[in-house]
Amino acid sequence: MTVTLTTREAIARAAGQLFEQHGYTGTSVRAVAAEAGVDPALVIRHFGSKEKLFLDTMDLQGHFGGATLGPLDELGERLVATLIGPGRDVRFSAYRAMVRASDSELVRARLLDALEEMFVGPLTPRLPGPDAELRARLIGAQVAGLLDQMSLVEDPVLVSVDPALLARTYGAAIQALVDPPSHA
Amino acid sequence: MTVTLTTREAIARAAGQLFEQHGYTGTSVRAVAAEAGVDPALVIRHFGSKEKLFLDTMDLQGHFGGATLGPLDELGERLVATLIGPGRDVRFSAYRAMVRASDSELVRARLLDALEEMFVGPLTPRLPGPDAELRARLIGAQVAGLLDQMSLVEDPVLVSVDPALLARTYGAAIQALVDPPSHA
DNA sequence: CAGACGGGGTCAACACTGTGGACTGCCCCG
DNA sequence: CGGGGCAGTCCACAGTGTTGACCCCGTCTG
Repeated sequence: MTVTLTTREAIARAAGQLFEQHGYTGTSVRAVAAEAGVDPALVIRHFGSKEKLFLDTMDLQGHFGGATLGPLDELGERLVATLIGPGRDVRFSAYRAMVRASDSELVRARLLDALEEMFVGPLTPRLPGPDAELRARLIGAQVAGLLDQMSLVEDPVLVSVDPALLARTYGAAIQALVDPPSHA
Repeated sequence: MTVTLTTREAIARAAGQLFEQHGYTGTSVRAVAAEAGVDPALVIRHFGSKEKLFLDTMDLQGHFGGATLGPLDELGERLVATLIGPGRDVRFSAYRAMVRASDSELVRARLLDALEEMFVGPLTPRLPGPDAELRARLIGAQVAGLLDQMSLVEDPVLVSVDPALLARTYGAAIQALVDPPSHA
C-alpha cells in the first residue's frame, strides 16, 4: 500500500489502465498525462517514448504465469481452463493491446519472449516424442488463436459458451500436440 | 485488363498495396493520395473515411477462399498446407493488417464474417459428432493462432520450419477437432 | 440556346497526435 | 555558499484524419 506515489508511478499506473482499456492507438500521451495530472511532455521525458511507456507498462508474463505446470496428462484442458478462468478480462485486455500494437518491432519481440518463456521453455524438455520444440510453439499458437477469437475478434459464441465444454473441446486439440504423435 | 482506370480505382489500388505493406496505422491517407497522384481530401470524398477505405480495399475471403473443401479425412493437414503454401505472403499480409486494425468495430465484424463464411458455414453441417458448430469455430481459432505466430509475431522457427512437417504436426491438432471427440 | 444542377477535384483550415528544445525551479553534494 | 543535475512547464513542430468552401465542366431542362 503505497500512500504516496512518485510521478513516474502515477504515469505508469494511468498508462497501464488506459492502455488496457483503449489499446495503444486509442490512448494518447496527453490522455495519460491528464489522467496522471501531469504535463504531456513529462511522460515522454520519463519514459522516452510512447512505445517504451507501453512496453514498460504492459507485461504479459505477469498475467499468464505458470499455466503450463502440472502433469502432462490433461494439460490441454487445464491450460484452457486457466486461460478463460477467473481474471480472464485482465489477461484478455493485455493480450489484445499487445497484438494490436504489434506493428512495433519491440512489441513483437516482447510477444515472442512471452511465447518462449511460457511455452517453449517449460514445455520443450517435457514433451515426449519427436519435434518437441516445434510442438511447444504450436501449442502457443493454439493458445494465441483462442485468445484471438475470444478477446480480439470477440466471437459471441465462444465468449458465451460453457467454459467447461470449451475447455474439454479445445483442450483435446491442444492435447493432440502434448501427447506424442500417434503417427502412421 | 482496364486500360484506363478511374480515380476511384487508382485510389483503391494504391490503398490496397500500402495497407498490405505497412498496415493500417502505418499508411496515411496522404500517402495513399500521393501514391495515386491525387489530393488527400479526394480519397476521403470518395470513400467516406480511412476506415471505410480500408474495409473496401482489404478482403480476406478472396485470399483464403475454399480451403475447407474436400474430404474430412486429413482435412487438418490440407488446411495448413493450403495456408502456408504458395501465395502465403499475400494471405499473411492481409490477415496481419486486419488483426492489427481490429480496434475498429467494423474490422472486427469483418473478421467475424470471414470466420463464419470460411469455417462455421462450410464445416458445421459436415462435422460428425456433437458440438459441430463450436468445433468449427475452434478450428477457425486454430488457424488464426497459426497465422498469428507466423505472420504477426513472426516466430522465426515457425516461418523457417519444413512446411510439410508443420502441416503434418499442426494438421493433426486440427484434425482432433474435425474428427468426432473420442470421449471418455 | 440559356441556365440550373450536380459530381469530380482543389485548397486551406481545424483539432489532434507524438515529440523535442528551451527554460525554470528545487534539492543535494562538495 | 556555489554548482550540478533532475523534475517539471511551456511552446513549437511536423504529421494525422477530416471538413468546409470553392471551382470547373458536362448534362439535362425550360
